[in-house]
Amino acid sequence: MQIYEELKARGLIAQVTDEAEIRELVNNGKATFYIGFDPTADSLHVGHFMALCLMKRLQMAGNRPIALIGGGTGYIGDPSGRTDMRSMMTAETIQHNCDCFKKQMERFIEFGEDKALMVNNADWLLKLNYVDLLREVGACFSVNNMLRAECYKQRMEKGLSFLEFNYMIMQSYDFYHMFQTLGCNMQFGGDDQWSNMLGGTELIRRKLGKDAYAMTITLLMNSEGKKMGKTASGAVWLDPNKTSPYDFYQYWRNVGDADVLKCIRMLTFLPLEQVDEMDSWEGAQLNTAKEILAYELTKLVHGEAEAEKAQETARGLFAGGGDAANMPCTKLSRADFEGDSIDILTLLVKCGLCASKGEARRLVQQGGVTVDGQKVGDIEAAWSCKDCCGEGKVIKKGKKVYHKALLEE
RNA sequence: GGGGGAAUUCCAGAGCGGUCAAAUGGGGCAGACUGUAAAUCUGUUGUCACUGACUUCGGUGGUUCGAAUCCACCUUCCCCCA
Repeated sequence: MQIYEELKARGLIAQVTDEAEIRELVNNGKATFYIGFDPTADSLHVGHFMALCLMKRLQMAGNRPIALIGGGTGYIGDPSGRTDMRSMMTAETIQHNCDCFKKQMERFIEFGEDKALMVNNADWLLKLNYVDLLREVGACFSVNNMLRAECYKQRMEKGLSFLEFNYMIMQSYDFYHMFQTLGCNMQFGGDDQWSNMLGGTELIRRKLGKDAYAMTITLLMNSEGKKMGKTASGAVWLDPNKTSPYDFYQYWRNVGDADVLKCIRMLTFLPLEQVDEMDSWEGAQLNTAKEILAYELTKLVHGEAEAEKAQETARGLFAGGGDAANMPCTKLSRADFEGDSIDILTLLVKCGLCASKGEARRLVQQGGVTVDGQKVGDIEAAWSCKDCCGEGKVIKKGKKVYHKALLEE
């Protein structure tokens, strides 16, 4: 099966400008394509991960990837799919984020001569002169068309500033620029980027009279139509300091039944035949599929050793008995103890399991806390220093959150 | 440039000068049921020394015994006209 067909079978392709032409280019390794990453945070997240995987797949098929970091577009902010304006980032923040991105990407994609390229659009965008730019490309954009673009729809109701309105022009300019300087003939991106990407192909056609192509990746949605890779407390990050490998593993281990296969297909590199076999699984058997998904992804992002650890920890905790060595752990100090003891409420707050004592109190009263396998229902419960030494205390909050508190002397 | 309206807790959105830590919905958290799933039902959801006290309703002042509620100014946003 060729690469284009595989991408299609995995459900990764959402929209394309010219299917026949793109298939031809991609399958024969003739595409030089770029994907843009906006440095809005200091770590990549799951959405970026899909894009990185796509780059990798295409690179393996002989195509040349360009990772474009939006150091320049970061000054403007993409309004697509947002209901409010982004807060403006300072130059330092943008630079810091770009650096972080670069480091993380290097783990997935091979950069170098005749391999993947990494460029930053700050290098050309920041040099642009307003009037020159208007004269150069301004005539190629129809405001009428832009206003119709899907990416501005939501914002048309709430209000869209001129600043953000220009995002599409900047992105189009990137494509135009790289088409000429790097021979970049294709752009990939999230499906929410479709109109921005069309802006680019359109600009190239008008200015240069040549064809360039665009293809979008299906956004990973769960069965409820929400973007995946988000939790209540924010995105699922690839940076182990922001989302630990264990939490990362657990996120995928807990996806809904309806979403497992889709995730495996889209995110992992498991051969399609193997995935197709899993298609017939149902009921509790899907738990195995979830384990595979979680393991595979953790392995891709954090490496095999971390994946093993996360899996063992999870199995140990949930199947009972097993070792608790790798669960998240908070180290206590003598100062945390009042006299010789620490009470349950303080302990929960110290471990970050509860935001306040009030919350901890409720949790305990509602029977949501277990320590060392014993349910704790008394808010007065307390332990001494000695209790917390050695193996420490294993606290279980609710059904799934395990945490260890340890006093080291 | 002119006119009008809005800002409330994680979000949306009620809120009569005292009975307002503030309706309702969503989300979150927990309990029951389960398969570490979904659905459902129940409880809970400002902080603390939790029968009590304290700090909140864009900001700053003011009126009042008493202000989320009234007044002034400021800030931000939206709408209409140009």
